[in-house]
Amino acid sequence: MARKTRRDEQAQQTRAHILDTALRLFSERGYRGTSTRRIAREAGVSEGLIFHHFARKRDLLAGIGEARGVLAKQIFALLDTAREVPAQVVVPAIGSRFVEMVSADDVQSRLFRVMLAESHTDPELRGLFLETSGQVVVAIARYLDARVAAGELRADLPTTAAAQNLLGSMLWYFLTTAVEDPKARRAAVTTYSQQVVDVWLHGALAAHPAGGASTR
Amino acid sequence: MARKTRRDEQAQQTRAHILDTALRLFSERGYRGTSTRRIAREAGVSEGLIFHHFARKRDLLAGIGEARGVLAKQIFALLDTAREVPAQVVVPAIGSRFVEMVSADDVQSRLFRVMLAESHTDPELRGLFLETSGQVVVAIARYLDARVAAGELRADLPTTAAAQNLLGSMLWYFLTTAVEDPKARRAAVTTYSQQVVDVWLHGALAAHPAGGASTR
DNA sequence: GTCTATAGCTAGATAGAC
DNA sequence: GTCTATCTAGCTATAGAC
Repeated sequence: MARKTRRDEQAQQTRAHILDTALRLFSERGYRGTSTRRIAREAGVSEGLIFHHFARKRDLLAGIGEARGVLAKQIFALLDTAREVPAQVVVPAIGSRFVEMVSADDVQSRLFRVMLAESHTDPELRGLFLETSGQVVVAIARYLDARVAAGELRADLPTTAAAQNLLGSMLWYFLTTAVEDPKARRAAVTTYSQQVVDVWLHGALAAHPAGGASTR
Repeated sequence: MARKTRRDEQAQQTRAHILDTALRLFSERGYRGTSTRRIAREAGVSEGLIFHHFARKRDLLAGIGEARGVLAKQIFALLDTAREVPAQVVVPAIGSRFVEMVSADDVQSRLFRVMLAESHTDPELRGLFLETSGQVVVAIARYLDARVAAGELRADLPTTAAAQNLLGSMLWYFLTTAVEDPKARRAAVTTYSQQVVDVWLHGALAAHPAGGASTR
């Protein structure tokens, strides 16, 4: 087994390279719109090699599934270390973290794109998508619960809906913003994120004649 | 020309029926995942007839695009007649209207699904999607401006971001909720919509020691 | 582990009879 | 206007040499 190491390493690299290429093409042209022929050409390998590593085209998607949850894990990490930090600080951070990740030209953002696009027609991917997004919602809601308990957020805040509201806003931005140069994007993202969080934190109503905006 | 009428009518019906079938299949299996062969079979016509009415498969998408904007128009209508009505009434109505439309098993919801799924890989559809959603955002933001002027909403509300926040929340619900029986859905939709709007209107913060939640 | 060659099939699209 | 029959190209997947 010791003697196989070098060749195995090379093979592993090739396998990963095929997977990267496939993910990139899937995110650009969709799963069905990407032929194994094209993946082979752009990865610089033969088509036969792809089917050596992945018995069926579908397995290229499964390889993608393995990498999922990285997005979710980053948010989990952010929230776990921040349970004592005010929402006024953490919530904007979630916003920028999400948009950064999702607007970058990297594996995570491509993964997210593919899952969003293909989960409409692929039950398995849809399951992964729902599971992951559900976990993120729960994680954020639990953090909000902690901030309610700490007295920062109002006691009758519907925390799950509040979390969904935040994520939906970020999703909207992701879907309706073109992928342009990262520098110009950063400014726009920051403004948007701040404004959304502003609405989220303070609400839209003018000061009530009787009672604060937080009492219904 | 008078004598052709009956035959033309029939042809027009057939054409529409093909288009309906195509839209349904596209929404279920995606554009690339739907063969013209299958459309023909499910529509009960021959494949040749499809290509008689639509020279290329792509034209089926174009025909679908003609029907777009119905969703947007409903929101426009709702907003135009409601400029004097408080946001506390109109905003929940937008929410339920949107989710109703989008969760129904009809042309509009299927159209929305297809545009959402295919706009990732189809530049033309993406253009239509961005244009329509942009118009909806503007319409809502203009309504919010009117409510700010009326003194109901706070003067420093970032109205565009506030509109995007609302739509994003609805989109999130649409994406992460399965298409089940309409009756059970109605209750869930109502709750969700109310809670999201509650956060949107009143914000998340507890009452400030100094000043209401609406003054920053 | 990687390539070349190719099988077997299904896709979108066309031709011509009725 | 509609159908049947068919073309050609492209797809996924396999076989066998190296």
